[in-house]
Amino acid sequence: MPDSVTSDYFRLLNEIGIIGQLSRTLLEARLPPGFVTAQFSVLNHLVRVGDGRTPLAIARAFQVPKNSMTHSLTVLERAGLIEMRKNPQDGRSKLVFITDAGRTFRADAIDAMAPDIARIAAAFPRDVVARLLPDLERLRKVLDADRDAPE
Amino acid sequence: MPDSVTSDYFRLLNEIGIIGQLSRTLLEARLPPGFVTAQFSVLNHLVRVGDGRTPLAIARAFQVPKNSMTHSLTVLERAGLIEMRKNPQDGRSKLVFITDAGRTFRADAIDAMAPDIARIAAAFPRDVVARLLPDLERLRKVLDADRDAPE
DNA sequence: GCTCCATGGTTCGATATGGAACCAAGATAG
DNA sequence: CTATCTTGGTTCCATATCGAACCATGGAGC
Repeated sequence: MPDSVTSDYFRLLNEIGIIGQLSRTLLEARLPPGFVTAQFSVLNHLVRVGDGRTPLAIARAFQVPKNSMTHSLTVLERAGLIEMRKNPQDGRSKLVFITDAGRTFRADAIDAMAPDIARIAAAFPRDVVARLLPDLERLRKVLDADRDAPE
Repeated sequence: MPDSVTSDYFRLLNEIGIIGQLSRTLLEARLPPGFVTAQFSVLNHLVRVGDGRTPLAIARAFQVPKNSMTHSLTVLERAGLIEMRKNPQDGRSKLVFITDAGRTFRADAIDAMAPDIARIAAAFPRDVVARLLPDLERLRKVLDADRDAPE
C-alpha cells in the first residue's frame, strides 16, 4: 500500500480527533460544573440504545476499560442520574437504568448546547452535515467491527 | 431552528466523538507503553506545522488548558523527544523544538499503525476518505474560528 | 520612573482514566 | 460434586487532565 494512502487515512483520523476534542470542550462548558463528557455520553447512550444493560456491555460500547466504566457509573449513581439493580438472570452482574433525573439532565445539556449548535450551523451548512453522517456512521461501524476481530 | 436540525448536528458530533475514541484506543495500543495520544499529537503537530512555537500557542492549537500542555511537554522533554529553549524575544516564554529522537518516535508510531490502517482501508474505501476530508477540515476550521469569538 | 494590568508558565489539589491484581458467581469437565 | 476456567465487577495504584491560585516578565498610561 502506497504511503499516500496510509497518510490519507491517518489525516482523516487526525482531523476527527481534533474535532472530537473541540466539541468535547464545547459540551463540557455547558454541563453543570464537575461533570465531564464521559458521564453525559453514558446517559446519552442509555437513552439512545435503551437502558437495562450491564456495565460491561456499556464499557464495550464505548471501548473503555471496565474499571473506567465502574467509575463513571459510580459518579452517575451518586448524582441520582442512574440506578444500578441486581441482574436476576446472573448473580455476578448488575443492570443500569436511567432515572427521570438522568433523562432531564441529558435533555437540559442538549438544550444548553443549542446556541453553540446554532453558531456552528451558521458557518457549516446542514446539507454538508447530511452528507457526512452516513459516511461517518459507516466508518464507526467498521472500527467497531474491527476491534472485535483484531490482529 | 427546528429540533431535527439541532439533532443532526448533535448526532454528527456524537459520531465524531465515538470514532475519535476508537481511533485513540487504536493508536495507544501501538505507542510504547506509558505514552498517550496527547503526547504523540504534540509531536505530530510540531512536525506538521513546524517547531519553535511557544507552549501556549500549542495549547491553544489543541484547545487544552495551558497547565495540561505544561504536563505533556514535561513528559516529552524528560523522554528526550523535545527540547525547551528560552525565547530570546520574550523573557516570559519558551520555545519548543522537536529532537531527532522525537521525529523518529513519531515516524515509528505512524509505521506501527500501518497494519491497522490496512485493515480499515479494506473495509472503508479510499474514495470515501477523500470525500470526507475536505468537509471535515472545513468543520474543524469552523470550530477553531468559533472558539476565538465565542458567545 | 512608577503603577496597573496583561501575558506566559508553573504549582497545587481534586477528579478522571487505565493497567493489574483481586474476588465472587457462573460454566465446564471429570 | 469438585476442580478448574471464564466472566462481571471492584479495588489499588500510577498517570493524565483541568480549574484556580500563584509568580515573573512585559507593556500601557501617566
